Amino acid sequence: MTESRQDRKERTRRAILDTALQLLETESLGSLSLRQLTKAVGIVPTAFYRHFATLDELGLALVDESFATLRSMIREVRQDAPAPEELIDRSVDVLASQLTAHEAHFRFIARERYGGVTPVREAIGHELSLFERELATDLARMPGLEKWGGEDLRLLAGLFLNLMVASAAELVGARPGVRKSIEETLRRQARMVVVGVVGWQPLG
Amino acid sequence: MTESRQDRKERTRRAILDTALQLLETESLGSLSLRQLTKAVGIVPTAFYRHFATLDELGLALVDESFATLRSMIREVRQDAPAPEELIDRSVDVLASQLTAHEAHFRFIARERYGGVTPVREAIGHELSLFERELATDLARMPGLEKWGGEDLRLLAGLFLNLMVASAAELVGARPGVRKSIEETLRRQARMVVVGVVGWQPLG
DNA sequence: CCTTTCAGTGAACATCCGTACACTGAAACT
DNA sequence: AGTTTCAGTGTACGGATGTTCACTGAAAGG
Repeated sequence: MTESRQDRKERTRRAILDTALQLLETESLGSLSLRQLTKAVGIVPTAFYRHFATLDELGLALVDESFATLRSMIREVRQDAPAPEELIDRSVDVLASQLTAHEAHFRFIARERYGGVTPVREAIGHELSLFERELATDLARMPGLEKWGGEDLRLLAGLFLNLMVASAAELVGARPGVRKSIEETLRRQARMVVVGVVGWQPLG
Repeated sequence: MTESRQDRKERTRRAILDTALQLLETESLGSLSLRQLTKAVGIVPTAFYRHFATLDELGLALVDESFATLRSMIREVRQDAPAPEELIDRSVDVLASQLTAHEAHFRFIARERYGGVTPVREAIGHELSLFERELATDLARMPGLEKWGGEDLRLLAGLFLNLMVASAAELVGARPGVRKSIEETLRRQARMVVVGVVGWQPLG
């Protein structure tokens, strides 16, 4: 019934993270102020320091959280191991559903990836390159790619990752109505990467 | 010898734009303050209003300027009409040199494309979609693509544009030493888009 | 030559900012 | 039961913020 002290602390911490994500819908981390944030959370400004030493540290915590979402996404694709020919469709479906469920995380990554807060920008860059490597090892198991070198796999993973991040950023900013067409564009672009310009059948 | 009144005004306006671009190296538009900017320019805060009604308007002027740079870039590629097989290398060379000359413009586009200032973000999105269409009509003239439909051309243009913007953003944040390798990655990824995963020769 | 225009000035304002400090009160520990 | 820990409070500060207003002085125009 009663709430333990660390439970309560954790709850406040979550409230700070969630409120920040909510405020970052309309602004960027660099322009977020401590007072504005704590007022929205419902605590006094100084209480913030019980949880984070600085706003940058809050940003880094949000990076961790956001990439946890991203990783759970590929895990979901990986676990029901779709056949190669439906892998693209399956991946896009998962992306779309995860994006709806965790829109704020995707927006955060897109907005701060090249944003004005250096440590956060660098942390996102680092996480993305880890993610790219992870994706590359997944791709290495695909039929037809077994004898590709690490370098080539990295190129391809980068290509797909770029496509994914760009589309996610697009989806995040789009009205729900046009989402389907952005999804469709992503699907077809991914297929174009697979068969190449030279193998593409126009009027598809 | 003497300076006309509008010359002087134009000079101050340029100083504001240039100083803003310089300050935006370390922060984003949303966190740029009027007083900080005008102090760096060397004018009094209120003098800013003689040139722009608001900071957002300054941002929109920077969007215009930055895309003028981008357009001059494809114009440069277009005018010496390289052969199809060397088009990728030529384009990457131009991108690299333009990026060195106008680093601040590329950084601005990358940083504010999904940044926290709505009107600027939307203006960049609009300009990018115009740019994509422009690129698509260029591609339509390429051998092998003559009978592609507008939709397919748009897909391909989007693919290349994404690749270009992502690489530019990467290059802008990179130490000069690693630039060459980012360029090389871009070259090879662009080639991979052309021949496709299925046509790619690994160990290349 | 006299008047108008207008880019830039300088003071004043109310408001927000981050942070320091001493505090409270209840949970946790002994 | 008594003591310690510590998440959250409340006040107070010096400084930065955007915007207002009346101003200056030199270029432009008559």
